[in-house]
Amino acid sequence: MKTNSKNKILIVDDHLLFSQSLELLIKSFGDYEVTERFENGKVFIDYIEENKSAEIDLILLDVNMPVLDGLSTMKWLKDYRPDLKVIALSVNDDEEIIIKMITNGAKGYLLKDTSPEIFKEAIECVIEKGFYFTELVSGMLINKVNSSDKKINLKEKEIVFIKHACTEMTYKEIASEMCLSPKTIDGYRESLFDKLEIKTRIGLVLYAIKHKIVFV
Amino acid sequence: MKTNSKNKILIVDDHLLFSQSLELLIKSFGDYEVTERFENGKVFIDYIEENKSAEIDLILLDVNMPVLDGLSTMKWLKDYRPDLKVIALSVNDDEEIIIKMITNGAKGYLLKDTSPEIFKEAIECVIEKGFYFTELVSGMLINKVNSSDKKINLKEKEIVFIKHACTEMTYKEIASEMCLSPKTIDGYRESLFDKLEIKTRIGLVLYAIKHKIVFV
DNA sequence: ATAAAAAAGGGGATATTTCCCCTTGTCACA
DNA sequence: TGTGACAAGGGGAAATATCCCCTTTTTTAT
Repeated sequence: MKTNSKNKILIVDDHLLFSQSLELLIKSFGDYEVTERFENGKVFIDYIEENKSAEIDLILLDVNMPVLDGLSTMKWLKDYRPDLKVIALSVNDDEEIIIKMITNGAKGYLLKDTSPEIFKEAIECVIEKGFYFTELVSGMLINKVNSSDKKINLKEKEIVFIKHACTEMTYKEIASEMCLSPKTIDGYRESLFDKLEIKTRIGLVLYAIKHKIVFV
Repeated sequence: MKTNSKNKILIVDDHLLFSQSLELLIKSFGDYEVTERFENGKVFIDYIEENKSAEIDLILLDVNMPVLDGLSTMKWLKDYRPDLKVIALSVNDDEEIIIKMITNGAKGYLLKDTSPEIFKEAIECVIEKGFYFTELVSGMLINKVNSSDKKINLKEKEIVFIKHACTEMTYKEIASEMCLSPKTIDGYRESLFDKLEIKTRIGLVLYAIKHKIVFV
């Protein structure tokens, strides 16, 4: 017989301490084994591509990782391996990212302060029923479908501009930094003020920080 | 015999999944046992106060926790139980907080993405030699002693002004809000730009957020 | 194929921010 | 009793930011 009866779980998490100890916890549940661990989305995807027929019952995917983050990895899986089941793990309960992970195919979303009991339940549930959502997440999903989500989608150049606007540079300096005319920058600014319903550069800075476009 | 020979470790971390699995990892090292786990500084301190003679060889203290955070807990330990050895654990490498944890008595500071090997080494080192610092942390310490940390102390009115400056109000509006002449506000602004070594209101906003004068 | 957006840029005006140098009164303190 | 620090306020100018209305070119969608 080629395979044993234990469910095969993969962990993708850059926190080595966490992923290694999580493996021990999972092993202690009895019915599961951790067959591989990866420290970011990149090396995980490399593995998936080179082992197309590997048996995988569940993937535990950290959201915050260097190199290739959880969301990007999730998007890749959605395109190339929608058959794989993923539970997203994260320390934060940012609605934006939770919704995105789920709309990109995550079957569950757990905060890292989840109790081991709930964690075990979630693993069992996803492997058996195909999904597991906590009240927190369900609440968000309901919220989302009920709210006219005029979602702001910022283009790459706008993001770059915003990052620069969150410094002490003048618009003229930003323009030369981005190799654009000051007037173009002025256009970006006006369009953003409009989109984000703000009136000043200060408002833009506050928005950027609140929405984690820039970090302080 | 009342005690066994294993080193007794306490874990203080709100991420149950992390702390429970960390316990398994520590157990796997062989020479250690985790005698208690706490989900925040408050319940940890309650325990310490009620069990003054408990044998404790090492405390693993998470920095980011609800109710009572790692730094506050560290300060309490400094005052009441400086004999206890602590390794701070955190996901971020913010210099500010690292320095504060160490100046308040932490014997080590590990990022949560530390490898289990280094982690084991750190535990052994702190219990035996009394301290363990990674290169990252040593670098910061050296940095700190070499830089004259002129600490800024802000007056109440300045704080109020800063809070207002972190909104979309103009200085004129701020002045009327604070019942002061716009020229006085201009004076506050200039004096702050000077003190904080910034050149624009954007810089002031970034400073305010970084130093938690305003929250986003 | 063509109309509608979007991206890049411009003119010109007004409001706000930033800067430098100044006056007046108050309060501590040596 | 003077002196120096400091809070409050001012004049005036230059630099920036904000606003509104415009053209050209490229993309996108139907």
